[in-house]
Amino acid sequence: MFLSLRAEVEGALEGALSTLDFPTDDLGIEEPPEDVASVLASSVAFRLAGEAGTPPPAVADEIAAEIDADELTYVSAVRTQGPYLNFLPSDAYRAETLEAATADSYGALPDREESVVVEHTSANPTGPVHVGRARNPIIGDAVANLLEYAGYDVDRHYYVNDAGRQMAVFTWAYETFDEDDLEEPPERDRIEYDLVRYYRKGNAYLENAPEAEVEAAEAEIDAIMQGLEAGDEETYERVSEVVDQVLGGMTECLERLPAEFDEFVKETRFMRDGSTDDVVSRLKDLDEAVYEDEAWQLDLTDHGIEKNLVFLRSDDTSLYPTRDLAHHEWKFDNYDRAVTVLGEDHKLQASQLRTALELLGNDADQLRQVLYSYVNLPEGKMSTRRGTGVDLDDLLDEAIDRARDEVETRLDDRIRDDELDETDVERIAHQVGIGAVRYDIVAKQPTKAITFEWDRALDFEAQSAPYVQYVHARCCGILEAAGIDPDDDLAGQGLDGDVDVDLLDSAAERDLLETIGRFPAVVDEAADDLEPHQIATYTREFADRFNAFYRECPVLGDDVDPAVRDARLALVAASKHTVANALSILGVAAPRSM
RNA sequence: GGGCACGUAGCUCAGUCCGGAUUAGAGCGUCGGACUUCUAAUCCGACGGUCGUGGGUUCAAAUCCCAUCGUGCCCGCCA
Repeated sequence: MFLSLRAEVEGALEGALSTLDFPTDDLGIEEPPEDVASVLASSVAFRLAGEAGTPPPAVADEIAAEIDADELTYVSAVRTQGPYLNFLPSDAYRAETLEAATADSYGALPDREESVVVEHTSANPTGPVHVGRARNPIIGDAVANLLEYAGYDVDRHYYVNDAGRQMAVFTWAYETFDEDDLEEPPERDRIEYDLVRYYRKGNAYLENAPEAEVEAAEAEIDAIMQGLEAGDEETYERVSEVVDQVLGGMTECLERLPAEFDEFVKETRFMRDGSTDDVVSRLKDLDEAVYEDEAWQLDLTDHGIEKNLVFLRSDDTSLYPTRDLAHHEWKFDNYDRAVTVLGEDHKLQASQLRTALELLGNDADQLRQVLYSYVNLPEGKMSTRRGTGVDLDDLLDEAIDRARDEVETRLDDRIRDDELDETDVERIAHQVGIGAVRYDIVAKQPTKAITFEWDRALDFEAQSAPYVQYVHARCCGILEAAGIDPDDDLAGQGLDGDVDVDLLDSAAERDLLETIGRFPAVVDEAADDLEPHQIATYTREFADRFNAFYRECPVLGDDVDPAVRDARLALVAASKHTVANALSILGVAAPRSM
């Protein structure tokens, strides 16, 4: 409804301006501050004042007089306040908002018939997922959810780097060393914790072993690289044995978030199907191609990139960026748009990829790259190879443990008599613990650096998931008390918004309804910007509004008029859908009770 | 050294892309209040800010431009 209202306001304003012979290129439409009764406003009078030769407030009056609110559906009146034009919502706007929000899919935008592939995480299958990388699946999953809500047909991909030197080293180490050679037992009983020890052992060996032995090892590693490049089936099988096992373990870890994928796309796929070779030969034909130091490179200085992009080594093997070009052309063939979530340390590579794609004749506008900065420890970077860092599994375990403690202490000193059993406590501990971790990460602008600290990451107060989750639980509590099953379709249980919105006339009710009304527009804009943190900001504002309503407007009290009760119940249903769907975009669970 | 990002209350952050409502918003922390009433993981109040710094553009700058300082990331025939 908000989107329709905005369209209507734009139309009316544009009409009035052209009647008055004012330019219509900038309508100055904005959202007014909280204490103003309108839903939309315009500051256009400021800019027109010079041209009109009258002060801004007079121009505003002139424009307002030109708009006939009776002809508008969603606007009841246009009022000026100094230089500002305020558009007040009509009952029709409020009624339609309420009705729309009683659908459990509220906030989901119409199908755009456009496909988009969201690639995220894509961590090298070298070992356990650590917290330094955890921002990627959390942001990536939220971006994918957001685009789905915004009406795109979304596929989620994990690009598996199974052809790089790292995997050749890993494969060699896995085949060379035995359990006896390894010093530490696995930190956790899962396959990637077991196998990463070979990877670490191999890297340590390459750093410390006598020169002759290192050379012999390097020869074996090179042989693996060459085998992959040649598409040799046996080599591929050997590497796959390591890759598939480690990736399997990492996938289990990511499922805890939960972050799930439609497809794991292996790098070797683009070597085996010949598309990397094809890319190489097309790159060689470019004007930017140079052959320097026995390697083929792209000189991108004319495109604002100082560093050459090497796409073929002197030993004729391809590099990660070369294969990634083939990978992206494959994405462009299969999807309308592509979004990649990657760490800011890949920024240079990202711009090289984009430029090279253009040079190869692709439309790089199809690709958008979301960059986030890494999560570091107070003492420095996390590294799988060196074994420094906090494992995501440990963070999630700790989060759940702390949440469980929290539930139990609250259980002791709470006044209401709940019937929370063991299963509920465990469910809440998971929802709150994991929700808090996700929310903490997804609510911040990705470009901001984060230093990981346990207490900060696991703070359940602050502006955190539980605060918003609690609102959802409160909605469910009211619905349940009214004899409605919150887990079932609410509209089907009589809450279809067919009530008298006039009865929702307190400031708290109007504010809440208007906030609910903005949700689809927030989804729309956040999706355009690929910024899920906008949804998190919205959930907080929504929760504030709901709590004000909760405080001031009893729904089920004995002295509440039945018609008011019905209207407020519909508002609660609308609130429930809004907060549940917003949380679902963020990938945070919406607890029925807590 | 060069490129890019970030710098808003003691702390963690919205707002910056797209400049506007004479008092720049939250939360945490501190202090003081509210549970016989639909869940107090909530709410209300107080205290707290030269929006890194200096210039500029504009009727209007946290927001745009220039400079400068601080922090992070990148500058591999690694990924």
